[in-house]
Amino acid sequence: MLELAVLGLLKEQPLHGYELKKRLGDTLGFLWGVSYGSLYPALRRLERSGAIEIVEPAPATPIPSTGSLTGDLAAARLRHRPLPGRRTRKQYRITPKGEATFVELMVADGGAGADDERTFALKLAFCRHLPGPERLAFLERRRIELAARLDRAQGSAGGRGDRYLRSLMEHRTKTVERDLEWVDELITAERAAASSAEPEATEAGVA
Amino acid sequence: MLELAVLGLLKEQPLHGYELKKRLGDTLGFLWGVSYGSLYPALRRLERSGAIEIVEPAPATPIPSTGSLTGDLAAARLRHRPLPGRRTRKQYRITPKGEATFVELMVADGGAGADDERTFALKLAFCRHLPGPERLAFLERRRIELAARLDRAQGSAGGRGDRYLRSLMEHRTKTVERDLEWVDELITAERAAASSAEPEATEAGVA
DNA sequence: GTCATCATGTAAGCCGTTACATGATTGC
DNA sequence: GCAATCATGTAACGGCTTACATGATGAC
Repeated sequence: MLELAVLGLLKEQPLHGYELKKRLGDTLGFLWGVSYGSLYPALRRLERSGAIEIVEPAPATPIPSTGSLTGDLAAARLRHRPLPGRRTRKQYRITPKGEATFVELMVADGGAGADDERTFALKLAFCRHLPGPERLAFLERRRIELAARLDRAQGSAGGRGDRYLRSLMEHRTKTVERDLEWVDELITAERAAASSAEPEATEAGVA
Repeated sequence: MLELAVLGLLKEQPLHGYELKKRLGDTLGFLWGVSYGSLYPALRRLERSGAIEIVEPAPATPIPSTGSLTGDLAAARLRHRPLPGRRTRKQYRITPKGEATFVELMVADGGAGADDERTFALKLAFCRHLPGPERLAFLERRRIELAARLDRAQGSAGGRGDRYLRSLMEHRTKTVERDLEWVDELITAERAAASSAEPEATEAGVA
């Protein structure tokens, strides 16, 4: 999960851990607050597995642009430091392998119902990086999961329990219904977009 | 959390681990699936801390009723076994200390926003065991928490992010608004019940 | 006597947390 | 030089999961 978020953010531009944490709490903060204690180990894991790599601060050569405006600025601020001894910032960049890992994590089903709300929200926040058909499939999996949940909820809808429990169950059922409607809207929009655009235009149009 | 659920169920009647797990997945299943690997250690912890105790199957004396119909039945099924050697079922009962722990856990705030949805749902499912004023206070704390969350959500409502992220934020805001309305209804009902009944009638009316 | 189910438990691991320790840069 | 803040990391722990191991009971 954390790794998915990291890869998703690094897809947009190279970043170092501290900045990564800020973004996580900033743009995704309403659904996630990560701590350093999990972020840095996660970065190490990702680096060891080859999904991300450290951006060398261009030792002596002129300036090989990273293609990223803010990335270049950060590198410029960093450049005057001659010896990146031990404790300096480490800029990370996603590798091709990391791109593959990202898609894997996005598509991974995680078994039946194992996907919690947060996972779905996170995936949705990054699903623009998914090819059109996979994106649609992702939304449809969610639809199925929600429909199943609604079924179960309505099945056990009988007035069991006291009024608090009943109110809770009723409210949750309504919430699932609304989630389902929402996903349906997303799916409809997705289908409309898919049919109005050339198939290969989906990813290029965003990046 | 798990401990709260266990204590809440044991308040109604003595149960053994296996049965406890069934109930957890049965009446509370739509919000929780516990595994033995966490349930049994939790029972041990609760027993060691004195919050629950094992119901002895009445070694030789006639039959001291536990006051619980199903509890007595279970004890009767168990009675013909002469030597409760090592591997038999252990019926647990909540102690006065456990009752206190239960209220503590129910009232515990857990800091700012730390209360996740599940925790609230679980507490609500058991809040009938809370004295009236504490129950109202519990709902009002939830109200405040939701209002704060709504404020934050509306504050960062600007069109940041792509359309998926925006749709997600919008949907979450709506969900929080509905949760807030729901809690308001619960609070209203609570106040009405409190003013129409004698103060000391709240707990007795349910048990 | 053997199979299904009831029943209790342990071990390892996952995925996160908090608290702590430390180093580097910048502004004054 | 000193404080604020940027930046990276480790250690210990929390609470849960899965997988595994085992024992007891009842039905046939």
